[in-house]
Parts: sequence; structure tokens; C-alpha cells
Amino acid sequence: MKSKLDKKQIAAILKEMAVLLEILGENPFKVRAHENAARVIEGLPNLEELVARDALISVKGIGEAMAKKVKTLMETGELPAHQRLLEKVPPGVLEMIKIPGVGPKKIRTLWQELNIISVDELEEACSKNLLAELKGFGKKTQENILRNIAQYRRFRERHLISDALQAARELVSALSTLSVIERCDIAGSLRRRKETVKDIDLVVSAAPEHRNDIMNFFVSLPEVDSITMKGETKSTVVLTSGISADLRIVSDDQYPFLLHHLTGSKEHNVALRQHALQLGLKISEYGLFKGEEMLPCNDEAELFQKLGMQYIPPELRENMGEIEAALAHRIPKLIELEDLLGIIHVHTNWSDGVNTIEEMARACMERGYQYLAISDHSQAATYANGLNEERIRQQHAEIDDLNTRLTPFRILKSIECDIMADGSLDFPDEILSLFDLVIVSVHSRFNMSEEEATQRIIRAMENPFVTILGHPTGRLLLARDGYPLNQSKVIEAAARLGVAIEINANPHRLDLDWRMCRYAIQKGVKLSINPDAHRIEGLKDVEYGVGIARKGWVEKKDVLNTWSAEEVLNFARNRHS
DNA sequence: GCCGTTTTCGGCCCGACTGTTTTCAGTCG
Repeated sequence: MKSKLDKKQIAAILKEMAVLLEILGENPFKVRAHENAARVIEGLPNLEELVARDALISVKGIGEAMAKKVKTLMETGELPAHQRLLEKVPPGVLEMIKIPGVGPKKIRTLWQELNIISVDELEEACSKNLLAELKGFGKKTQENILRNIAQYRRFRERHLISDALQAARELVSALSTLSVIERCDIAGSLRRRKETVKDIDLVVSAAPEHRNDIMNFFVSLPEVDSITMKGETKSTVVLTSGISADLRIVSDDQYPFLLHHLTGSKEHNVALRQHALQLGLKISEYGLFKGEEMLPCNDEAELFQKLGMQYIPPELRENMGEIEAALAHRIPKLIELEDLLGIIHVHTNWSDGVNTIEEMARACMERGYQYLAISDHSQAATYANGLNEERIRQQHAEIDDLNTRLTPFRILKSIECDIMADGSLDFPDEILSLFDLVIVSVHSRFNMSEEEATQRIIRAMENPFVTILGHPTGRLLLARDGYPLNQSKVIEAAARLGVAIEINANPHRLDLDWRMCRYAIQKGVKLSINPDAHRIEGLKDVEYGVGIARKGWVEKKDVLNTWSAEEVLNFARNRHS
């Protein structure tokens, strides 16, 4: 049975149902059940298979009713319960939930009392001073909504991790100049290394008498554009870059609890608190309590220890099995940036890169890497000045020459070879055999059906000269969805064929997605954390790739470029010898 | 709507800030 909807679409419908139920004033726990199910489904690598064997109900967070709904969605692409909810609420009402400060209760009042059913109407009503008269509303609420609508229109997007992390690090270093601050860290989804983030969360510890000074300092930093709210322990600002930043202050003995709380995820916190309750303990952002008594902890590690658990690295805190694993002391030792011995997938001025081969190689040497695989584009990528056979031979002569001069550093001959529409490759095997390793990627014809695109990629991987599948889904974060693809099937094929899969570390891609990384390593697929750099500065992007890998429970042993150059070469050769 | 080493019924995490209110509801994370 072919599913009519993919898991992302199914999750989106369940999330929408949660919002609709909330607006209609339904049981809040029913709302949460829908939100929870949506999140769980997004993270399942083998949804279709589970549904096919009626085993979805065995997944925690999915009950009888939800399993049935998902099955219906897969089979028919629609859900009567969803349709019924949509019929009860005018179409534009849903969009209003996206305005900060406007929640389901306010939406309901606006809709019932003033017949406001869209963001545009809401804006008009505010400017006509219609909200101020409404019970529970007032002049300030009206002004806030008006301002937030403008902000929503300007910055409706989320932010790339690269932009947010840089902004957050600048704020931390500015705050760190204050001697009254004892500890200061980035928290939130940024600390968990999510692929995109909504805002920046910062945590500070300081004595209560310094709180006001710190808040005043924070909201008047030069990168602050406007102040959303300012209290003694919590403030929110919007930076000139358009990213919002929250700052929270507590005393130092409460710091580990606040840091943990604000790191989230929300779902992780809920689950951890439930676990604490079973032990007769209570967790809040202010401490771990046994009755009235606070159990002090110096850092997060001690908090987990007191809960009888192993330390859970922030990247794993998504309530996707990490709590159970920590209780069983089965948290893996996750890969670290320092584990990478070499850089794979870099472009040079031979195709669409900026720097020369030598410049890229020397930059890698300075950063302590042992090898670099140059992977310029192949001839079909004319827009990127892709290499034909003659230029490949010239480039290889240059690499040979550089290798004699730069030894023991090693430059590997690689190519990012286009996968053609039918799954054939841009070069015949005689040319492919000239390379130390071959990356294959899709750069054209994104409009295929899922079945065609999946077959196209699997066929490409069947070529014995292929070493790595590059950016598997072709997605561009906040800009373009990937082509429709059965990622599970591609991963299973990679496992069978011994092809590695790239975690493209470019912050616009971060593809393979972390949720699928976990499935890939379970199947024994090797991953390669590649910067896809087009200039020297792009080399640092591997940091984001490592974050994504860690989110996918990836260990050093799972990653190709933690190996020596010789081991990588053997991996490539083993496929065609 | 989900869940269960006390439970198949009766719970479901916790607190700050804002604005509209004289004690709290709504929103957010």
C-alpha cells in the first residue's frame, strides 16, 4: 500500500487539529495528545511499516484512536475528524495563532464577539480601537497585537542555526564582561542544536542585588533593536538581525536547574519531571525538591545523578528515548568535533568555489586535519563550471604535485558527480575509476514522484564506484523542501550496498536530517560529516554537522571522516574491488 | 486522547510576565 501522505504532512494535520481543538475550547489534554502524537510521528523512521503491520499503537504517545487516524490519513489522505474541525472554524482564524500574544482563548473571543476571522481583520480592528472595549482586552493588548502583526509579517521565518549561534555567542561574550555574572550559557533549541531555531535563550546566574543592572545592560546592548518585555528575572528583546533573545537570571545555586529547564525540550522536561515524581521528587527551574527540602546540585550532571540517571547531552533531549537510555546507563558516547580527522566535500575555483586547492588544503592543515577530499562539480553542472574529463586530468596533476609538497598532509581526488534523471551518473566508470572517492548528488529535476526519485537515487548508489551519497533530500532550510523521497528505503539500500551517506553540514542544508541519522546508524550505514565548503570560511560548518550527528545519537565509529585517509581509501576501494 | 510495578479511571509539569484586573486569565516556553 502506497501512503498518500508522508509523515511530515500527517504530523502537520495533527498539529493543526491540536490548534483547532484548543480554539474550540476542548479538553487541553486531548490537545496535548495531538501535539505529542504529531511530534512522535515526525521522528519515526519506519512509519509506513508500523502502520502496515498495525503496530503503531505500540509506540509511546500513540493510542488506539490516534493509530486509527494515522492509518486513515495514510490510506485516504484525509481525516473526517480533521474535516469536521475545519468546518467549525473559519479558514483565516488558524493563521491568527501565529501572532505572538494571541492564543486560542483570545482567538475564540475575537471570533465570537467581533467576528474577526483573519489576521488582516484583526489588524483593522486594532487600528479602529475595537479591541480595547472587549472584556479581558485593553489598550495595551491592542497595541501589542498591532506591533506583533507587523513583526510577524517582517520575520515570520525561523532562523538558521548558524545565524542564531553567532548572535548568541556575541551576546554571551558581551554579558561575560560583567564581573557580577557568575555563570552564563546559551540554552534552548540552540543548545540542543536544532537545525533551525525560533529564538535565542540565555541563562545567567548572579546575586539578586545585581539583577537590575544586568537586565539594564542586556536591553541596552547595541545589537538590541527593541524590547519586548523586561522584568527582574526575565527579559525579551528583538535583535537588529530580527532574532528574538530571552535572558533569564537566577541565583547561582539555582543555575543548573534553570539551565536544564530552558534547554528543554519541553517534551524532555515533562518526561523528566514525571520520572522525578515517581521518585517522590519535584523538579522546577528553581531546584530539585524532596517535599520542602531542596537537594542542591552544582551542575546538570549532578541533577541527572540525583535522579539515578546518566548525564544526557543537550542534543539528545527530545524525549526520544534518552530518558530510558540514561536510566539504563546506555547513553552512547557521542561524536565530537575533535574526532574528525579529515575534511570531505570541498569545492575550489576549479568549479564554483572561491579558493584554490592549495588554499583550501593549507586552511585544513592549519586547523589540524590530516587530509582533504576535493569534490568539485561534474560536467553536467554547467551552471557551476563542472569539470569534464580533460579538466579532471589537469586537476589531478595539480593534486599530485601538491601532495608531494604538502606531505604528510594528503589531498584526496574526489568529485561531486551529478545523478542524472534516470539514476545514471554523469561519468562512465572509466572516469569514475580515476577518483579516490566519489560523492553522488541530485542537482536537477526536483519534481519527480517519490517513487521515481527514490529509484533514481538507489540506482545511482548501485554503481560500485560510488562512495558517498551527497545531501540526500536536497532540502534548503527555510527556503525549499527536499524532493519527495522514501528516506528509509534509501538508507536501507545504502546499508545493503555499503555506500556512506553524507550529513551535509552547510547550515542551509543539514541533510541527512538528524531524525534519519539515527535510523541510518541502526542499519549500519556509515555517515560522513561534510562541509560542502565553497570557500575557506565554509570549513567551520562541520560544527553544525557534528551537532546534527549528535542529535542522531551518532558515535565516532559511525562516521567515515573520523578515520585516517588510508582507512577512507580502503572503504572506497572495497566497493569496487 | 494517552497511560498504568499501587491504578482500565482519574489523573495529565511548572512558573514568569503582561495586562486587566482587585485576585486572575492568558500566553509563552
